[in-house]
This record gives sequence, structure tokens and C-alpha cells, in this order.
Amino acid sequence: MICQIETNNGIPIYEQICRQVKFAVANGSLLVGEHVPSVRELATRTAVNPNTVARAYRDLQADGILLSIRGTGLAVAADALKKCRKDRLEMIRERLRSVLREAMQNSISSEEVQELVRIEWLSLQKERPTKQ
Amino acid sequence: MICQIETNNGIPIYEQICRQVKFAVANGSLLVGEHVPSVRELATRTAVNPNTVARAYRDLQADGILLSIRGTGLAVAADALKKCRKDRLEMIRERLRSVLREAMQNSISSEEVQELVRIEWLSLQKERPTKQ
DNA sequence: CTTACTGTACTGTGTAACTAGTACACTAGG
DNA sequence: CCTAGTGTACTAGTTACACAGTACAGTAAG
Repeated sequence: MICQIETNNGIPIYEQICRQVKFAVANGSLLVGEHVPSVRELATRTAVNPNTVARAYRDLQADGILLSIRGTGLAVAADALKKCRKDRLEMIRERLRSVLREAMQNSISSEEVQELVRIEWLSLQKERPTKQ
Repeated sequence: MICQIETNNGIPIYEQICRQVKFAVANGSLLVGEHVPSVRELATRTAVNPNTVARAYRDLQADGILLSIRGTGLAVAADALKKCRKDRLEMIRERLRSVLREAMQNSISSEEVQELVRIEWLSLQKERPTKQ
């Protein structure tokens, strides 16, 4: 499971981890019953404090995505797939709305936005060619 | 000059104010030489602490957008228009990139994103019909 | 001069996010 | 049993953001 953290994009690290775990489950990168990386491993790999990862995992447990097996690790819950699939676009949608709202408030046209999305998408594709 | 503040969208209030002032200049809602609303007036109008507005105005001065005339107020600098126009889409672009990056990292297709943008844009238009 | 309005500059307070360090209970493997 | 690896739970400290209150210097209008 890959996990890439962006600092200073407004989203707390622990929330980014939550989102990426949910996406991984929705994608099938993380299977139901499979173990998620340990707190300490993910922490060192992403250069983040273990407490921050633990916080994310705690939230995921509260959401019913992960199940704790003491001494062994955390596994993806049985009914997590359905929930993650359902919320898949929802998480992106919320961030997108906020950006679009700002654009609209400032007289950016629909065409300009569409064009911007197209250009930036292509630009990002160049950054990570044939990703996944 | 309108100024609408969103709390809890990840962007600090003082930065939102900065952005909206820059947009207003780029739009022509704020003309060069014109006075910007006073710290206290904008603070009460947006239900924000005066210090937060002052902080935004201080940043705008550092950026060369506003000029201070003690005892009178803050005016839009002569060369602000050029700078604001130049940065007009740039500010939206940065936020958009961050969202698109997350979408791409999680195997959302280009078509899905375009569709999402289209739908959300229409949805926002309904919220504020014939804005401006 | 007086008053009311400007911007500016402080000192606090509170909260959220993150980091740092430590400790404990549990489990698997030797 | 022993060790190393799990999750979990603390305390403490730092930083950023926002709010609250106060104070002061300058300007414009009466």
C-alpha cells in the first residue's frame, strides 16, 4: 500500500492517511481481512510521527474501516469495502466544491474552469507517467 | 466590495481575505487608488476579528497590493492591477492541483473528474442564481 | 481644539495539529 | 521463558490560527 503525504495543503496529516486508506480499500489495493501497515512502519515510511499515524488508525476504527487485533495489528473490516466504495468520490467532491465555489465567486467562467482542469490533469500525468 | 468567508475549509481567514481582495482588484471591483474597507468595517461585516482583517491587510501591503495612508486608510497600489491579473488563475490553480493530485493518486479517471466538475458547477449555480 | 475615524501594535487566551518521549499489555516466534 | 513486534495511552511542548481587549499615533471634519 502506497501512502504519500502532502504537508501544508490544508489537510491534516492524520486525515490524509485516513483518506488514502479508504481509497486503497475502495481500489482493492487493500483487501478485506488484510493487515494494514503497522503504526511504526507507516510512520517511518512517510516520515511522520507515529502518534499521527495512530491517530489516523484510531479514527478509521471509529469509522468501522479497521479492526484491532491486539498484538497482531489492524485488519480491514468485513463491511469496509461497501462503505469505502460509497464514499469514494464523496471525499474528492467536497474539496472540489470548495475550490469551485471560490472560482465562481470571482467570476471565473465554466469554460475557464474546465480548461484549467484539463490542463492541470495533463500536467499531473506528466509528473507521474503510467502511474499504477 | 463583497467578501464572503468560509470557515473550516482549510484556508486561514486572513488568507481568504487576501485572495478576495486580489480577485476584486483583478475584476475591477476595486479600482487602483480606491480605498479598501477599513479594518473595523470589514471585520464587523464579515463577523471576523479586526486583528484577522488587519493581518490580511498587512500581508497585502507586503505584497505591494495595498498602500497605507495613516489616518486615512488603505488604497490599492498603482501597480497592483497587473500583479493581481497575473495571479488571477494561479491561486485557483494551486488548490485545484492539490485536489486533482489526490484524485489521480486514487485511480479516478479523467472522465470522472470532468463529470464531477460539471455536476458540482451546476449545483453551485443553483445555490447562487444569477450571481453578480 | 475636539471628536471620530483611520492603521498599527501590543499582551493575553484558547484550540487544533503535530511532534517527542515514555510506558504498558498483548502476541508470535525462537 | 525471552525477545521483538504489535496497538494503545499517557504527558509535555511547539506552532499556527483566531479571538479578545487595550492602547497609541495620525488624519479629517466639525
